[in-house]
Amino acid sequence: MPRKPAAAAEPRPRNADRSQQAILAAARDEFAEHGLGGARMERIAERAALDKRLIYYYFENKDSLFLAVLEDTYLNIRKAEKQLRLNDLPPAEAVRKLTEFTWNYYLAHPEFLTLLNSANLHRARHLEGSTRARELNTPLIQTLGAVLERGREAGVFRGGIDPMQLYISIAGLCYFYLGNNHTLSAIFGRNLMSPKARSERLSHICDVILGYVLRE
Amino acid sequence: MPRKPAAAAEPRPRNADRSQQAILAAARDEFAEHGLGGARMERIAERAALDKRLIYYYFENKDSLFLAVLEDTYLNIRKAEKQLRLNDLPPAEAVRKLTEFTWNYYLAHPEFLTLLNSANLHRARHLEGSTRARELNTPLIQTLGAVLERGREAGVFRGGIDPMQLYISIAGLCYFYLGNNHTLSAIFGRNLMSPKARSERLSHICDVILGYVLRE
DNA sequence: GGAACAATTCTCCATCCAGTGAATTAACTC
DNA sequence: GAGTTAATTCACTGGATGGAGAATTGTTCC
Repeated sequence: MPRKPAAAAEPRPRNADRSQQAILAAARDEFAEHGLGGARMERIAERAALDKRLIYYYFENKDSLFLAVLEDTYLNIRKAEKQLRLNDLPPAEAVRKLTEFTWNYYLAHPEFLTLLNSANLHRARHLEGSTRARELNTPLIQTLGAVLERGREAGVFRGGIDPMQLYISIAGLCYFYLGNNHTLSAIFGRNLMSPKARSERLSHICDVILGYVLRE
Repeated sequence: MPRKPAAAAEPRPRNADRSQQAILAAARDEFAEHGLGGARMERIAERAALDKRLIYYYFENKDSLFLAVLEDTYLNIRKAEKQLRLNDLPPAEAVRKLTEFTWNYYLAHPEFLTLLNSANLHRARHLEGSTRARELNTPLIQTLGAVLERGREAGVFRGGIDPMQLYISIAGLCYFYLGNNHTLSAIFGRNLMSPKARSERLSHICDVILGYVLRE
């Protein structure tokens, strides 16, 4: 005779934090897969294995939930970037490391790319009120700026490089290839995601970026 | 007394071609503005000033309509690219011209960027059946390949450059900045679309690309 | 001027979907 | 262990939304 009352639906213990995190993760996946317009609140509930009503209990509505997902997404990538400790590396190695990190991060987190797209489709209106997004991102540019300055002083980097421009270029070179790989593969009739193709692309990107920053 | 029978709703003459084009243009705008999931068939009809039923008459359903829009979009950009006549220019000028063209085209046709995003969100499934998309795009890579070859022979370009990689890099450097400008502006707290910012970006991109292809 | 066909409009629907009111139950407090 | 609060579930709705049947009207061809 089982001591547990009934074989049916053992209720999980209540846990607000756990539920909120589950919703956030489920929403991230759903938004990444279908975009803001194509995402369905009901599917998010299913993914989280929670009642739909809970989403509205913790997050006001679809838009607020989307903003929460965006902020969480930025938080994660910047947290990872911080661990690179670029300031402890020689300048050229720091730039290469940031480039490789960006590539690998996008590769491991394709949801980052589609979420960024969705946010921009809606003209980043979700981020307008969020000072948090800006605060999260300035440290990165400052760190990169310091790296460039060190490189210039050491005579290995050219001068006058805007760290923001450089970062946007690094991100763009990775992002376009990885984020549009389906279209590009179809258009050019090549599989761009094979291991060989990916490693060729990464080395091309490093050539372009380092070729630019290094003094000739 | 007006000779025209009634002041009300003078019906436009029937014209299948005109209607199809109107639908296509309206759909392009709607998809670009709201994505595939967020687009509304009724709004497309309104934009085209035609009855919604006509959309289903000429295009089977939402997905087919989206494919038609995509193909039309590629057709347009490749048509414009052809007019560059890159083969008639010295190699370095040709690369610069292609870069500037790409930048200006994205700037003038923001819908191109969001449509590309939408297509990729759906893993380019709309393009899978379309051999047309591939046919449209190979000539460009061939032309660029010829330019690179000419440059190498003349001793001004480095060797071993994959024209597809280069094209993806040119497009990526433009695309990321322009397509994500809302997010980037919010994140970095700068207006990236001011005339000054835009011209700085273009010249940065040209520096990066030409710095890469030119032999040192 | 009328048949035949193509283009257009009108009307409708079954389903989906974001969001809500209210009841219920677990956890915590004293 | 009663009472309070917070977490969860259930049942529901009003308005949209993709799509289609069938009628209507303009155009073309003889």
